[in-house]
Amino acid sequence: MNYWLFKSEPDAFSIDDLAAKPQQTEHWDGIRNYQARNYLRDEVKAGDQVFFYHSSCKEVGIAGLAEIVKEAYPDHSQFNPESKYFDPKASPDKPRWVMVDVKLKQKFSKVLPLAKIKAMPEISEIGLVKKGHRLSIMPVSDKEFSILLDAAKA
DNA sequence: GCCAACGTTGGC
DNA sequence: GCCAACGTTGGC
Repeated sequence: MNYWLFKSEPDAFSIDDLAAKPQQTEHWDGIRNYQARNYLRDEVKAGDQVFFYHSSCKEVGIAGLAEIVKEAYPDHSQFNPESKYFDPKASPDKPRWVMVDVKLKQKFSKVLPLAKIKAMPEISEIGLVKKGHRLSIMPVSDKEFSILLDAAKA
């Protein structure tokens, strides 16, 4: 099993929005970065655990835990000219972008703040706190996952 | 709103 | 294929 961290701007889609969905499940669309796309397409598997991270907001940090319930399939927003994620170079027989479905497992009672994560010496190597941390989907190691989960529940 | 750090685009 | 210009991300 793999572990991941997915970023979302809560103004656009927050953990509460996910909680409000039927089955607390939603497709994670709009990924338009090739490296993130490759993770989604090749490595994100059903059952993988996902930290739901809130970015660009008042309380930046990890807000909860979700699980992959459906592996990569074409992101329909790339075909929709009305969508801001429309990609004129993509077509249904040659989709360029994929998405997965995630189901909420747990909303943490408090957001685990980025500042706290940065202050944890065991976590200093996580992609999130290193340079070039702009990927919206990034892998988390087993060790990082358990440390962060403990910290979030504490 | 600022700005640094990236990724992408497009001319050559 | 290089690289400058441009757009975006995201913490503060």
